[in-house]
Amino acid sequence: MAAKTRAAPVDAVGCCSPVSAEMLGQRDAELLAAAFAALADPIRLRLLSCIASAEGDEVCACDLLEPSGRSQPTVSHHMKILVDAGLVEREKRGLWVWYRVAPARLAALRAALA
Amino acid sequence: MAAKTRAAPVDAVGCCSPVSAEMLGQRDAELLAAAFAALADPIRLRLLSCIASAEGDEVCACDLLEPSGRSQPTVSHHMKILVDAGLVEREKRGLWVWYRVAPARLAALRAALA
DNA sequence: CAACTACATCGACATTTGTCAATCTATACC
DNA sequence: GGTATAGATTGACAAATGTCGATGTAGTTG
Repeated sequence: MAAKTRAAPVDAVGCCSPVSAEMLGQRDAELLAAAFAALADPIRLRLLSCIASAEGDEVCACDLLEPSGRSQPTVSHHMKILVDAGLVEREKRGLWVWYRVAPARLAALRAALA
Repeated sequence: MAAKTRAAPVDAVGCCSPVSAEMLGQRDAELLAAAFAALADPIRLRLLSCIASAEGDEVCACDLLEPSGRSQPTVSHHMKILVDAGLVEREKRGLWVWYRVAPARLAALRAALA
């Protein structure tokens, strides 16, 4: 700690108040960052909003293609990212795949922004 | 809208319930995504947490170097991203730069996750 | 079993991102 | 003015990301 250079000759207002010991841990920061990264894409946000506002609280994957304006592989890729981030739940029923938002995960992210 | 293929011959459970008309707009999605992208990096999250937990609610840039473990240009780069995203406010006082979190912006992001 | 359908995975590519060394700019001290 | 310091900007580069066409896989229908 004391290794701080502090060579500044300026006595104006003074800098470098002791930095708080409370900082997000490395591991926690990585987990949080991964979650926010999943939200850091306009397409994924629109997909998420599409699911969140669906009646019955779930949406079939096929219904996500047209509104997103992206190819099927691209949408599948984005959905995988959302699912891996824990923001969306995936359930295969017969030939189709249905998605639901995971409210607990969203709440956790909200809490992290407090 | 009616252009939906709907060629599925399967009568099982039926897919493709009408997708809700309420979806995040393109422009809004881009703005939100940009904000989340600013949070999608462990270093930036730690910098933010460092500032948020500082006594006096502000931190000098020089105090962010050591805890972040990154070079001065890199920290400057990350802080610019946080400032541009509106998450942090920047104020130059004399030779130093002080940062404060912008609570309103954080609250707006929290609201977007509701 | 054969044909079909919904979705996932792969391969390739252009774009974006995080990083640092070197340099520049602005402010403060003498 | 000359020198020193805090922070920003530039240039370069490796790594990660978004995208699509082609192909693979699991389930359904006949």
